Amino acid sequence: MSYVLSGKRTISAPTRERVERSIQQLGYHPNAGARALASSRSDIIALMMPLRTDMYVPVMMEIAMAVATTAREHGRDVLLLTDQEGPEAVRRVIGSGLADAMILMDVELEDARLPLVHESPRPSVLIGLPADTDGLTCVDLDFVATGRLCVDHLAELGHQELAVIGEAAAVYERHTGFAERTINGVRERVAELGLRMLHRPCEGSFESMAGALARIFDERPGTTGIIVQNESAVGPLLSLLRQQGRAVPEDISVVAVCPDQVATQTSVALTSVAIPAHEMGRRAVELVMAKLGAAGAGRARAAAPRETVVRLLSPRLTVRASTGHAPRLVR
Amino acid sequence: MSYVLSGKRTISAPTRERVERSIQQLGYHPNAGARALASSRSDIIALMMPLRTDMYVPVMMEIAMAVATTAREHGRDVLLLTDQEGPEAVRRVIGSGLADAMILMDVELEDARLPLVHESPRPSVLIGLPADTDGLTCVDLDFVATGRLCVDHLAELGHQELAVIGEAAAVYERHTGFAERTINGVRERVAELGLRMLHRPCEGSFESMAGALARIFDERPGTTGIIVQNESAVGPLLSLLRQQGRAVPEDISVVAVCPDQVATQTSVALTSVAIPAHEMGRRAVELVMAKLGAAGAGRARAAAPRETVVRLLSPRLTVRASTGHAPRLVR
DNA sequence: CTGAAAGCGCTAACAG
DNA sequence: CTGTTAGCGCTTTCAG
Repeated sequence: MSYVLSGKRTISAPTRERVERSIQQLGYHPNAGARALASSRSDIIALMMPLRTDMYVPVMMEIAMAVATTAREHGRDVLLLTDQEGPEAVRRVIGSGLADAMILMDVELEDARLPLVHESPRPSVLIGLPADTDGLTCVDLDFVATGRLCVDHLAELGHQELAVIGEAAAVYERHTGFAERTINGVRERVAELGLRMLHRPCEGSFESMAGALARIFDERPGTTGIIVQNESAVGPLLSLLRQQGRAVPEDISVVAVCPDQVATQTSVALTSVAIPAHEMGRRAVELVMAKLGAAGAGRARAAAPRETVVRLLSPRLTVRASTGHAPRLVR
Repeated sequence: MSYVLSGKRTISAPTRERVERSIQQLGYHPNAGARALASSRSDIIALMMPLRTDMYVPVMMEIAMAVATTAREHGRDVLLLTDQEGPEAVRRVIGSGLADAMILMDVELEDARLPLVHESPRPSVLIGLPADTDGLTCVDLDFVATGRLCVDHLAELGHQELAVIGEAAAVYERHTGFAERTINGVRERVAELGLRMLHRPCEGSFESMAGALARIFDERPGTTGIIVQNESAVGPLLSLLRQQGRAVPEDISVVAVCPDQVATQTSVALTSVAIPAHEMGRRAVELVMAKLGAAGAGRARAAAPRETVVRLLSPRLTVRASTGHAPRLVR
């Protein structure tokens, strides 16, 4: 029991002073490896990010940063993993004791990492919702509520015919869940309010957006409200609408689901539902810490109680310049 | 010398088989802490990222991903640090033996972390160039050459009056170096070729861009070539030019310094010099590995030879749809 | 309240 | 080529 003992034992003032002076003088740094070996905790949290850099990059980045800073506030470090290594990375990192816990980003509905998470002796937290959340701890934005919220806002302004411009088709095929959930929320609320809607996936490119818009106004010329959930489509959308002589918000109202930074940097500041990336990262770490604490509390470190925790963050809509009253029906 | 011994010793077939079978059966995982303690290497590389999420986010992300995947290919893991902890993070991580080496991103001209890097007993690699590179190992895009390259391209097309739309003023004030270096390259080449140029910083917003453009065409109505170095300004720039009735590339040619993804997602595909984020990350790891190897080679692990290595990546310009011959002087 | 001692699971050096 | 052994620097338990 050499030194300061991290306050686990009561220490008298003189001893503590003596020790702390020596620490200063010798430039002492406790050795991480030795500490990990003796205590069987590394004080490291692994964060597994998607390698794919084609979607929501700023959001991913912000989550990672929030995880890193929050972890440090709790005295933990973060190990950065990518999914290129495959699901086995979970076993490698946990099995070797390199990390005490894991945070998984970009969780898919049937995620290949889930079996490993279930058999892992260490706590994990998912950012995103898989199909079956049983026994898991998850954080995510409540995308169903997000969809409903967007519809509510447009409905209050008198819009009756809506269109959703979603993520690229590939995103839906990958079953990432969040895209579908938003659409479901929109559908529900549209049905409840007796409105009409159309849904078109869209890549980030101008061509793709041009196509999507053409099909929308072709099938439903009366469309006056658009909900976009696709960061990179926002710029093209606004440019094209302007090019087509459709004024925002006089002719068309636009609600985006995107980070605030994107919403405020466009030509017309966008009414939007923010993606609370920072809070998602922070919450994930806090849930991890809670689970780590709980594990230690159990006398003989009983197997974790296999609790299911799903923390859905409530969406918040910020009204900016891109939404307004529906134009009067001229006819 | 219990097991497979990672091939440091020659092992006979039968023994190896026996051992490997046991490993499989028992689901054995070498303990990271113990290994680190015994070998005094953690096989972890620390990566320190800027917390600031206002600039070049996709580039930062891509670098981080490249570092993570390349590190894994070399059997190393990556510890994610942010600069919120301050420069002391370097000492903490290296001093405790948590990491064997460091990669620092977003290096400023007079970076506060440099003194700690110099006194650190472990190798570091910087991504970016500080003012004084003596004794350091750095990787970066050759921004001076980038500036020259942009000018060359426009000059070949007959453009005589150029304008550079740069990063936000704050970036220059922070002395990150790369912004200045690009401008220097542009200035040099403009002078050599007897052209004229203007330089205006610019935030990412429409308003800021509108202001910058107004001042440019006000002072130099004959400007026909624009060089943009500011990801988030690209969208606004193109929109505003179109709005003002200036056709790209017929009236105005635009060369961007930005990731390829940005260059290809705009309304007019941009002629651009790519920021080789992936390669920067990969090279950084390779330099780290080389230094780690070199350190081990020295008999008594002699203090590193304090070598200076500055690896500047050559810029490559891709011609796309945004540049063309300068319009004939009508007069 | 504080000293002493026993490992944690590995690597590296030493004998065979 | 292979078995044995001595620590690596901490945390934790056991005596005082």
